Parts: sequence; C-alpha cells; structure tokens
Amino acid sequence: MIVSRPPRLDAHARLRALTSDITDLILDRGLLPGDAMPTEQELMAELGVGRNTLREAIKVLQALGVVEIRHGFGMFVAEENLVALSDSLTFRGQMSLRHKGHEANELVDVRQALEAGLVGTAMSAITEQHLAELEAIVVDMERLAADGHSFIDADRNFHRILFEPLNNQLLSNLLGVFWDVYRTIHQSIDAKDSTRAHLAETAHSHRELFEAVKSGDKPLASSLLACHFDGIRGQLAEFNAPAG
Amino acid sequence: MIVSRPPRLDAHARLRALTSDITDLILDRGLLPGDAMPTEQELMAELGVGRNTLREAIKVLQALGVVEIRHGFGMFVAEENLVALSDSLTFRGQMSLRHKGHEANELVDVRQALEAGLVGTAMSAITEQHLAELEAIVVDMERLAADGHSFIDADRNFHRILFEPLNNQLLSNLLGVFWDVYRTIHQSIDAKDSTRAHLAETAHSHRELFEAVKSGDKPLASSLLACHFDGIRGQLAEFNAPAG
DNA sequence: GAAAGTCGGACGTAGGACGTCCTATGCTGT
DNA sequence: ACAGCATAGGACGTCCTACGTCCGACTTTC
Repeated sequence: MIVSRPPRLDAHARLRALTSDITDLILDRGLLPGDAMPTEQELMAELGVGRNTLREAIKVLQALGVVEIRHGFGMFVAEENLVALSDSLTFRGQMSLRHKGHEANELVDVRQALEAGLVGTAMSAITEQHLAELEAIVVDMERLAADGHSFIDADRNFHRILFEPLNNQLLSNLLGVFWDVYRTIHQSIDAKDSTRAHLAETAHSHRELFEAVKSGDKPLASSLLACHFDGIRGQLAEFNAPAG
Repeated sequence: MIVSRPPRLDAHARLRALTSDITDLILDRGLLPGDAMPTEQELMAELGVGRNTLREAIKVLQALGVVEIRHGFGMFVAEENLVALSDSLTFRGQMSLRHKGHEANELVDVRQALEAGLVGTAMSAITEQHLAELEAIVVDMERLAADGHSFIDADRNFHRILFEPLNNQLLSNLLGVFWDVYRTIHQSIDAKDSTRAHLAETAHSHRELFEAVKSGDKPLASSLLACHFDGIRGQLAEFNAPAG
C-alpha cells in the first residue's frame, strides 16, 4: 500500500499527515500496546518517505507516548501514558515562572477543581484497603516530619491512592502529571518547605483529610482539600512577591 | 558553550537530554513566545550534535508545542497551546474504541468533574456580556435544531464562554482539548445525533442550563451539567452495546 | 518611488555509511 | 542434558553530503 501524498503541502502539515498515517496503520492493523510495529525499512517502503523524514515522525510519536522504541530490537506500540502532556506543561510552567508564575496558579486551580470536585465520588467507592494504605502513608508522613525529612513521594502517593477507587486511568494520569509538573516548578523556585514547622503542618493537614475520608464526611473532605490548595497558592504568592 | 554529554546513555534518555538542553537554552536566554531561536547550524555547534539528531529533537519540541518552525525563515518559540495533549489523547481514544471505548467514558467523567465542579465559581465571575453571548448561542442552537442542522461549533462555543470568566488558560485549553477529542471519537463511531429530535433535546438542555446560569442558581446549573454528561454517557453505552 | 526579479539563508528530504545495542542461535564445558 | 558464553544478524542511533523548497530582503528597472 504505497501512499502517494498530495505533492504540495505545508511542511508542518506534511509531518502531521505522516504521523497520522502511522497511527492509522496501528489502528487499521489492530495493534495493541506492546505489539511490534514494522521496522523503519518497511515503514519507509510502505509510506513512501525517506529515512530521516520517517524517523522525525516516529520520534514525534515516541514523544507523544504512542510508540516505544527499543534500541537494537524494534519499535512497539506503547502503553498508555501522558508523557506528552507532562513535558509540555512542565516547559510552559517553567517558562511562565520567569515572569509571572501565572500558569502555576492555573495549574493549582485545575487540580483543586478536580480533587475537591471528585473526592466525594471517590469516597463512595473507597475500600478498607485503600483506607489502610492512606493511614499508613499519613503515619509515615508524621514520622518523617518529626525527623525533619521531606516526604515528596508520600505526598504523591496519598493523592494517588485517594482517587484510585474511581478507577479512572485518565484522571489518575492527569493528577499525576499535575503533581509532577507542580513539583518541578516548585523545586525551581527553591521553596523553603523543608522547615520542620512547615513539614509538620503539611503532615497534619493530610491527617485531617484522612480522618474526614475515613468518617465519610464528604463536604469536610472537600473543603479540607480546598484549604490545602489555598496553602499552596499562598506559597506561590510568596515567591512572586517576596518583598511584599 | 559546547556541552559534552555523558558518553553512554540510553538512546531515549539522550534524546530527552537534548530536548531538555534546548528548552533550557530558551529559558536561560529569556526568549519569549514569538522570539527567534538559533538556526540549526548554530544549535548543532552549540549542542555538539549532528543535524539529524538535532532535527529529531526539534521536531519533538514542535510536536510538544514548544517551538514553531517556518520553512525557509527560521525557528521561533511557540505560543501557548496543548497540541501535544490533544494528539496524544485523540490517538488513545481512537485506539480504545477499537475494543471497549473505556477511555471515552473516562474522558467524559473528567469533563463532568471539571465543568460541574467549576461552573459555580465561573458563575460568580460571569458578566452581562458573557450572558448575552451565551443567550445568542442558545438561540442559534434552537434555530439550527428546528431546521435539522447540527451545531457542533455552537456547542463548543457555549462551553467555552461558560468558563471564560474564570480566566484560566490551562482550564480553557483542557476543556477545549477534551471537547475536540470527544468530537473526534464521536465522529468515528458514526453517532446518530443528527436526528431532529436529538438536536432539539440538546438545544433544550443548553437552554435550561443557560437559564440556570442567568438566574444564578449554582446547584441547579451544576446538576444540569451533570445530566448533560449522563446523556453523553448513554450514547457511548449504546454504541458499545448496540444489541442490548 | 514602486514593482518585479534575483540572491542568499534556512528549513525539508533523501540516501549512504558506520556505530551501538539487543536478541537469538549455536557452541562449549561441566 | 543443561547452563553459560561467544558469535552472528537484525534494527535502531548518529553523522555526513547533497539537493530541493520556501521565504525575506536586496537590487534592479521602469
């Protein structure tokens, strides 16, 4: 199936058409994540383009999380992920911090809407095991805070498990991405959240939230989450107006 | 500033490092969207890589919406956009429709959480002008529905303007992306929503929502939005189990 | 002074060559 | 017979050269 592309097209459109042809090929053949794709040579012949052009398109698909390339072995359909969104948002976030930090605030707003808006539904589907895991994380946080250590991973896990009951991959990925992007931005502003007092405060707010979740008090959980994000917004504001 | 990259690294990591070097270069030089970037030759010299390797990295950044390339002219820092997310989600959505359509449901769930969760806040900041625009769109919808025409664009605009008062670019982009992805998926299942009855129903539900927004009844607006999405979920279910 | 033609720079595409890496095959030693 | 290693082959990674295409700016001409 040699495709004869329209002769004259904008370069960007041509690259887009090529990536689209490749994804169509995946869909038409019914390839599933993990399945092997044709080799570069086969794709070159099939799509009627040179190796450089093809590789540029493939690299784009790799960046978009569509295909996975294993050096010396071959090319495969990738598992679900949102690498693309993460990379894109991270860059935008870092960029905006250079002047205003506006986008970081928007990110927090969206996270707040998602988490505060969905925590009630998540609580309806939560299991004993989830609660046990959450409690273990909180205990861990409190211990680390007392020792003066930070607990980035524990924080991330807490939020991840909180929404796991919804069983929504897209949501989990989005929240994970937002968390990672936020952490990257946060690190680049050299946040002073490693003070023991701040650590204890963060641990405590997670403890409160856990108790609300455990007791099934949805409105309380929602408002505690909102508070949590207000605190984060405060840190960002401090950074933007340190002289304030 | 010739960078000497560590000699041995995973190929994927190397490409990532290269894209990262380029974004760092943008950030370090304080380039703003629209600003010109170094040429390929300059970047090759500066980053110490060959043209193919460099171009692959650049194409990735183009796909991620970081840079914009103008054939025969040069390379520029791109304006904000979420092309990457859109492309990635569209592919995933189409892919999943081949078996279960699970991801389409997840997409609707996230949209519902965002829109139903934030409509209240948006209503607090809404202006007379926004209300006027919304009403104009609803009137348009009703007219088109009566004539048996579909109103994709009007639908999209309604939701866009509804959340414009929040003045959150990220949120607007996310909702726009979700809408586009959903439309693409929807088209590929050959939805039968062009029947006059269905059109009238959709127009009516937007009318109800508009009235709720106008009267400032936040809980009602939120629940109407939730209903709207329940209807969409129903269409998806029909598609997945047509024999049912 | 304005319009048309020309020139140069920059990106787009193709193909070849060689390096690197991974898997699989077959051999060897126990 | 089985485990471990050595080797061969395939496939991706990187670089180079060459030429095509496009755009903006400069020059020429009327």
